[in-house]
Amino acid sequence: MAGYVSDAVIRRLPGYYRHLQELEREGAQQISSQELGARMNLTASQIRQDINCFGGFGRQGYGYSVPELRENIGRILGIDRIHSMLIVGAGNIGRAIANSNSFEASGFQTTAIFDVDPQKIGTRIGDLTVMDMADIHDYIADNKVDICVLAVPANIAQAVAQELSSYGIEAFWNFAPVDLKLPEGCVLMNVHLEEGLQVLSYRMLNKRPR
Amino acid sequence: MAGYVSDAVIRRLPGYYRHLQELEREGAQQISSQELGARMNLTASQIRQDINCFGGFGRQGYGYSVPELRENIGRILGIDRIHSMLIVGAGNIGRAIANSNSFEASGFQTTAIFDVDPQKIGTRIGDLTVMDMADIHDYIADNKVDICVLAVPANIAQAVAQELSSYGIEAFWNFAPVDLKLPEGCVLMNVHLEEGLQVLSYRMLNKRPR
DNA sequence: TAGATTGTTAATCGATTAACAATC
DNA sequence: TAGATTGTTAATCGATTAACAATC
Repeated sequence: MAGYVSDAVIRRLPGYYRHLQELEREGAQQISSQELGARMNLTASQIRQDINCFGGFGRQGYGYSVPELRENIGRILGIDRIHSMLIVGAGNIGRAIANSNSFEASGFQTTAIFDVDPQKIGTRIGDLTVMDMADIHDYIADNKVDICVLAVPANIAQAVAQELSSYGIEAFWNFAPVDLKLPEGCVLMNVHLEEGLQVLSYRMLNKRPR
Repeated sequence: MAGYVSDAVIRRLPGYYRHLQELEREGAQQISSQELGARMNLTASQIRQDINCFGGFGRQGYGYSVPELRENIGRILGIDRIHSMLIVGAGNIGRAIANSNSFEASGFQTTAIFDVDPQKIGTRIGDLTVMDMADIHDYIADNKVDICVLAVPANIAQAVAQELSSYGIEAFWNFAPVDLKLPEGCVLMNVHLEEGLQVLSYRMLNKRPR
């Protein structure tokens, strides 16, 4: 079934997943595109179109099975498995992610954290010890690493990404405010926090008077 | 000039701003839509369309003045002023933002941080002291607060947002994985970190083989 | 069966790209 | 002036919405 699916659709999948999870917790067995749309502020039509990019998960006259649809979307997203993450940079963001257990809870496990700062190397963050960036090549050679989290200063992010991809890393979760150039075959998700704040600032300035 | 401008355009503005800042640092005086496009992976046409939503900042035959365009976009975004931020929740994310100086550097100053946990209240984070959530109403009454950062658990985020908006807060930077319902006149920027990670997972699974 | 709701095609809407006249 | 590049209109492309036949 699923050929090419547009990015717009993919970016909505986690929202579906989250709402279906909530519904499941509430004990809902079944939901129609109508109801789900009302809940998520989407049209029923869009929901049916989105879901049908991946096949017919619904039943006419009934709607969708909540647990079944949740599971299917989870599988489509690839979050039905464990991903191991290595964090580069033990600054504010790196520490926050390492300490958080919400990613862990959804299968994204932080397995190591690296830094160049001798002051930080050897210190504990949760149940990890900050490792020396000089040892990262060996670490990657010896351990399964699915995703590298780039939590380093902007001016070195490109160089770090390049180094890591030369060690075979192919997925990056980038928090540095730069547009990385990565080799063919790599995948990237940017989290440009400052940019979100700037868009928020625009909205504050341009909201229509109530 | 600027009537309604689509969200797609607004979300590109911070990228323009960042690249123009870099160009300014590199000493560039002038840039054409062609060159900027090559740098940002956008078409020259799109850049000209975007910029012209806000008026003619360029000169035919020359291009755009780098400092002038940067300044104009900054003004459009409303980042030519100081915004004061209050953080609710002194967990991993709250602390990371409070400690970070990168937001500070671009005019988003954290002026207070609140929590309900007696263990956290009174502790220091950077040069702030964690305050008691019970005192937040008084604090907001006495101090200018432009933006509230919601760094609280998902299950209480809606209630906290509601409380804060009843105190007059109108802008929220939300890190909780929920879709907040806010009163008319409020503006919101979500940072759903887990969702980004899930999209990354999808991309890992579906990248075409090289 | 009748009612409900999907899957899917067609229509609409909006965003991006192309083209080119205006002009620095 | 000639060359370059914008501002802006028109064409294209893609995404969302509407409609409805299929079917549970």
